[in-house]
Amino acid sequence: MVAMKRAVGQHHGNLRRAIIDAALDVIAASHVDDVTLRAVARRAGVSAAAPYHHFADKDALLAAVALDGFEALGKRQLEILSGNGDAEFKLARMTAAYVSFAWQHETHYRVMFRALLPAGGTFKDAALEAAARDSFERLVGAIAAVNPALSTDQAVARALVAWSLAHGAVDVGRCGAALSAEFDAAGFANDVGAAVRRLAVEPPEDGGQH
Amino acid sequence: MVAMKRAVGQHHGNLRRAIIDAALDVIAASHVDDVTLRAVARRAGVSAAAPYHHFADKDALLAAVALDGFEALGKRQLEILSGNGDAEFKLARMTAAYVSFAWQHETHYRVMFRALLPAGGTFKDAALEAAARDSFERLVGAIAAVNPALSTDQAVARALVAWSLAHGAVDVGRCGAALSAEFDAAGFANDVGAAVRRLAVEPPEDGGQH
DNA sequence: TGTACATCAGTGAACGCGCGTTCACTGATGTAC
DNA sequence: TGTACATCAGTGAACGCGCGTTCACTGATGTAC
Repeated sequence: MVAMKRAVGQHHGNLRRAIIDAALDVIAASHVDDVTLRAVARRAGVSAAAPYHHFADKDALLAAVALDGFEALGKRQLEILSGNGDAEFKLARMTAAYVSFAWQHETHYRVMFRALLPAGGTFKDAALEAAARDSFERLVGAIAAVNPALSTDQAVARALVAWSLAHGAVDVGRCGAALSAEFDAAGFANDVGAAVRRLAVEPPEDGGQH
Repeated sequence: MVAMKRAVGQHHGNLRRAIIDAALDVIAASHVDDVTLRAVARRAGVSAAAPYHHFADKDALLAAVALDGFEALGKRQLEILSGNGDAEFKLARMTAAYVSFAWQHETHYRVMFRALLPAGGTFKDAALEAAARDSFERLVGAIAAVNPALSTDQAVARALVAWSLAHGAVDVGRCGAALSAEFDAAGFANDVGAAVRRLAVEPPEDGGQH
């Protein structure tokens, strides 16, 4: 898919995209820290300097990779939301889609979170922040659809908890698999989905909409 | 606390411990990847080669740091479990202790998980694995105490979900703070605790103890 | 259609850097007699 | 108590490495006339 042959000096069709794809390849086979600009360039079959014509620096490349991930996840969410089924079914599918995305593209998922949470604690990439926010808003919407009695604040609060659950399940699932040979990943994913459902369904203490 | 003066060539009192403390200092001010052996040695006021008299290599040092974290967390858990209060109160305190440990010593916490989840997917350090397992078992016990109708398998399954929740809350809390200025960290932590409580309390579908 | 030229998207060599680790060493400490 | 000696826990210099990034360059492409 990557590293197509090319006469020296010839222009590349769409190197920007090819570099992101190469980064995904490198990432798929790596621990997060092993993702280096040079490894990505190597994988794309291009010199180490070439990426600088498309990205300001390594962080910008990783931000683009992260954005790519949020877009893929967002697309998946939109498919589910615009598909068939009632609100509870859609929430279940969204939860499952999130966890399985993170499990299947683990390093990519970690890059997404790392780009989202730089050292300072504030975002630097507006597009990335917007994509993350959109994704979160869709979760809030899915929960509100399941439980219309919730105020917006309540739906947001529950979405934060649901997000924590799904996010934490990525690492815990890996730990579970390592800690115990008979760890049941599918059962665990199911438990997570059920917990999110219960969380959403629970009536508000004050009846909501104050 | 670290880097005490010493005549050249003189023996250090307990450099092993001093190096771990220096690592914690470096870690407290760092992103996870910035933790280097050399920085730790520098911080301990010792040559870059000195740690090799106490740790096989960098990974072994980080494993020791991770173990230190699990032991601190375990001590906290035992204090709570042996203290006053009913089972629900103790579970609430354990959840709060976990989340606040992770928030207050964030990089340390990340080192713990990183050491626990090496690239391969299987643990390499037996002491570390044992400490992590003990910590998890205490959570299982706390949940079983809250809800005696649960079978062991059911308590384990719920503990995994509760662990995911607390673990995920670390990153999500940081994201929430970054995404929204009026993010209420204390309220969020409270929501997480309440969710864990509800998770534990929920009666088993089949009445448990089959 | 042909030619001149600006622009674009690559190359490859080089930079300085900090890293993990090794090594021969040295001085302080503990022990045997 | 003194002396000889093995061991221990440091030092500092050096190693090779791969990294991110810069730079002058070059050949292909697109455009004006």
